[in-house]
Amino acid sequence: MAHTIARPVNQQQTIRLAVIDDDSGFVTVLAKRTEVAGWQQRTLAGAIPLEELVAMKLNALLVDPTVLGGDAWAYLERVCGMLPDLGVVVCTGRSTVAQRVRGLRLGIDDWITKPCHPEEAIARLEAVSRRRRRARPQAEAGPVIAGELEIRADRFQAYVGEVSLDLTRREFELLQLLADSPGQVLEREAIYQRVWGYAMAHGDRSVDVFIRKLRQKLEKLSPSWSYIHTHFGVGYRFDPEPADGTAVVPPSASQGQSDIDPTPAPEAFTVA
Amino acid sequence: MAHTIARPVNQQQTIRLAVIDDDSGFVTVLAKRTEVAGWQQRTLAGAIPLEELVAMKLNALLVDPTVLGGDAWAYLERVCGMLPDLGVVVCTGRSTVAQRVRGLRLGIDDWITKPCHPEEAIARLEAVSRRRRRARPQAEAGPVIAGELEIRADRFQAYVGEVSLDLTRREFELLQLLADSPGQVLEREAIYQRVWGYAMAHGDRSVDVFIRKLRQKLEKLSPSWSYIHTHFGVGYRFDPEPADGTAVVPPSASQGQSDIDPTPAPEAFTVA
DNA sequence: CGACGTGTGAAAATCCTGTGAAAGCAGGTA
DNA sequence: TACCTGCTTTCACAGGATTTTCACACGTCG
Repeated sequence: MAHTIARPVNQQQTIRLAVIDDDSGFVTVLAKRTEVAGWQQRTLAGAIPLEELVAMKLNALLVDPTVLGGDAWAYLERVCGMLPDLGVVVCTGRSTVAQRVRGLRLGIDDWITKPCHPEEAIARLEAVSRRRRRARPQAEAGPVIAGELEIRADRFQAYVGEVSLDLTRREFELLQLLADSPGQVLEREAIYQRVWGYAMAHGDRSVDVFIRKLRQKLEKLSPSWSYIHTHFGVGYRFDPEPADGTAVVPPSASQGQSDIDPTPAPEAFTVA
Repeated sequence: MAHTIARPVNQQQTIRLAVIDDDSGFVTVLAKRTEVAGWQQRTLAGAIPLEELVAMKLNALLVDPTVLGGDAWAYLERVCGMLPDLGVVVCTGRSTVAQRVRGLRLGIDDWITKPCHPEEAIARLEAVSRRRRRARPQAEAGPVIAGELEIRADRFQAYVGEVSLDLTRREFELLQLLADSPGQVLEREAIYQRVWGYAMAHGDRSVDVFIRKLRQKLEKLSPSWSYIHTHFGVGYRFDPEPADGTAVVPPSASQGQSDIDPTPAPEAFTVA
């Protein structure tokens, strides 16, 4: 055996990135690129409480320590200690070897020097979270709750109460993808691209078929809720709501999206 | 090192490093420093067969691609694909952003530019191979009990009552891995990667074969329990349950991070 | 009222796993 | 060295499970 196969399967899982930097130009360019790549990016103004960072379930953090102020290193050390799965990349202007070594020893994963090309920053963030992900294979991953539904990534399965939905792998991945961005309308092409891993051929109905299967299984075990909504001409939206149609925006709105509101989903398109 | 640095003691494991570079001065200095740090370093003259690299059980690899010749990148890609746990750092002279991005995308973990301070190279190598924080080895001296099964890591063997299952080394390692995360579905690739130590080639059925052997031996001595469950299209799950199908292990949340609160998954993570 | 996008059921094509057995290896023995 | 022995890897095939494809009914939109 040995050699053979160059497996292209770069399972590009969506990366959650937070950026702490005040160079708005850089941040903007970065945001544009990461969005294309399907990452979820968020910009932070400065140091925020550790609990909030934890709650964000990030994969990667890009930070310019000067924005953090004087105790930047103490802060970053705590971050690294607290979140062993988080890839931390420091991006800074001029720096000495000693500083860099100290930073890396603290737990920083990579250190880039400004000015730096956004593409390289992205590549390094990617590399860093690739490594982090491998280090701890899906350890945490608390179950996601949506309506009566409980999605457990560690079991590749969803449950209503104790009963399994008996999802196949594809069904599960689709559900997981949808449930990962509740309230967001995802286009078919995007869904296909992310679940199947390659571009959707024109006229392919696979997504529709799997949506149907999901709906059937959901309906069977949780008939009083509707989870997946169709947006004509666009795609689908995951939003658990009781049968009577009352939208239940869970109090989870607590800290999630403080800055930008989650796409107010043009109700004109909504199909009950 | 004379001036000791307050480093997080958590991962003081000795690192096995291989260096592929012809800058003898640099290599020598590096060797001196790593030796003080207690690393095991080995210098290679150039590309060597993948099998040999695998056999070295390295943690980190520092390489100057110019020493590898023309197909350096193809080689490194294969190395990274084969050994996902190996930290690979490229150290090269002048390079373009595009080159660096390409390298990082191939699987390289970090890229340093010469001339570089050895201390920084070491810090980066360390950062790149910093991962297994779990002191698994003999920490849990107590035998693991699962159903009628008793797994004794100290003997590399499992028993039902006083009778040994007569597991071979691989069989035992596989069983131990599975039993280490009861209730979790482990993918074949992950299993292979952790038991065999390198990436699974496409189409390799070794895992299946060993699962069968395990099942046979388990069935023979503990016929009234079923331990290993298949998840179609995914992998296997270890979950001891009596023949009648009653699950015994309550869905205890993963015990991994005690500190991380099972936060109700604040899902809305808006794309900025 | 069309044109087009979506829901549906079922057949067809694929892929996945269990299995038995042969071939390849490494280590010990005569 | 030649041989034996137990372990690991590789192969080929059968039976199922899953995924894809198709044709058609139905809804939505302009």
